[in-house]
Amino acid sequence: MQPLSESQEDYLKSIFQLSENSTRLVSAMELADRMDVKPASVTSMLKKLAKLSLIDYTPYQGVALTPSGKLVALEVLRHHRLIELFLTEFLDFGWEEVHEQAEKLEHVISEELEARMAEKLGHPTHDPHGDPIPTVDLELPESPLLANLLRTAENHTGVIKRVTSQDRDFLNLLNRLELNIGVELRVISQERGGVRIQTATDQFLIPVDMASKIWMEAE
Amino acid sequence: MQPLSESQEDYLKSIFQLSENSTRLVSAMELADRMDVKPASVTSMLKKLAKLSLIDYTPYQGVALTPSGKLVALEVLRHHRLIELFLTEFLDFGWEEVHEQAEKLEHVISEELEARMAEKLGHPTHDPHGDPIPTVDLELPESPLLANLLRTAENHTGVIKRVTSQDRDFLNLLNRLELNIGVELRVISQERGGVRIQTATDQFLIPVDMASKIWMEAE
DNA sequence: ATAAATATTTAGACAAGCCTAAAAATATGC
DNA sequence: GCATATTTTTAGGCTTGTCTAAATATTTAT
Ligand SMILES: [Mn+2]
Ligand SMILES: [Mn+2]
Ligand SMILES: [Mn+2]
Ligand SMILES: [Mn+2]
Repeated sequence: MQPLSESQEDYLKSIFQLSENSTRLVSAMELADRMDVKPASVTSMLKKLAKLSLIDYTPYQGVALTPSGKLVALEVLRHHRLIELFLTEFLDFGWEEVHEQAEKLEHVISEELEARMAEKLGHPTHDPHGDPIPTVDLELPESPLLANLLRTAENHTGVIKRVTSQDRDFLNLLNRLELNIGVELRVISQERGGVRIQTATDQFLIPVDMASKIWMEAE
Repeated sequence: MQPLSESQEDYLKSIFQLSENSTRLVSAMELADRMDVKPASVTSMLKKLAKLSLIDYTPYQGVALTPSGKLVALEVLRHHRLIELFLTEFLDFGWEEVHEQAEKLEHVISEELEARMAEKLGHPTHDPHGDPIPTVDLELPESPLLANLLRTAENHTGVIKRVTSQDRDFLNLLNRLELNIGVELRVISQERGGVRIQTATDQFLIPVDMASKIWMEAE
């Protein structure tokens, strides 16, 4: 199997992530949005990836990864998340800074460098955002079931386990609020405007669209 | 100034390195050889770089970097050498392994990552091969004058300061002979076939083409 | 069920960076 | 100094990944 281009790797990764929590096909529009290209460009790339047997592509219907396409996606994702964690652990970057850098590095690190980073990090299972890091055999590690902050019961106390956003501004905002992975909080009330929480030091009303990105260990 | 492509950066770096120890122009053939492309491809890239004022290009004569072209070359070289050193110092790679990886990483690290690596490494001046690392202001650091092993006087004792080759097999051979940067040796005799040397544990005759890559502090 | 809106594909174009083959310029050897 | 060899450039082509505009398919709403 010949090496794939960075662009091809990114398409496969996006397809994986867009279909990760469902069985449905991924549409051309979704991909165009996520990859920031025009739909016509998506169509032409999908044809190429289908010819390489990396995706199953039904025109006008959508696309799904084949097993080998999924392996490529998981490999890139492993690179991405190991790099993010390495940058935070060993080079003092914040979780809000690492995504962009990892987006480029993920395509150019050797398997040997991947292995050395994994080793130095102690073969970690989750990245700085709580995203699971695929294992060396390209399986997603078991993660405890998580519940969205929006669906966390009133009066329940729990710990932030994952934040599903790479937006710098949003993550920076969480930094200022001291709402990071591992932080304990109690849900005071679920309200129409969001979730009112109690942290060690403060009370906030987290707006719905912010809360929807925050995940707690399920009760 | 728009961002340059990886290929453009590599051309500028090669031009810099081919003219580093002389004032002469760099020829298209030299570049084609070093970049592993055909001469026709070089010509077309030289036209582009000239239009960007990164090189002075005289058709049929050769090429030289402009001041801004030189800055780009030094920036890439700084990335390359910091990465090589980082990989050896923090990820246990050997000096024979790092060039290839750095060749790709040099184009995708951010200025922030460059700065963090430099800091963790203590703002180093030389890479694992003894090559000088351009400073953050893109000047080559002062290096003590070096003398090639072929021109080191008989009976002189000195320390290996630089090895000007990135060839894996050659560097591996030096590993086995325990001829690394910092190793002390004494020149027993300069012979037609090479240089006979005495290390802490052994005597060797280093063949001419090997010796020509090894540099000692000048007497 | 049909019209309108939306999504997708096709067609044709373009920039980058490479190639081969041929033409032109330069360098070398006698 | 001239013929030959070498180097360099030009001309034309190819692939990758993108774009716009137009055609077509699908979905949605009445
Ligand atoms: Mn990427
Ligand atoms: Mn992440
Ligand atoms: Mn390079
Ligand atoms: Mn080096």
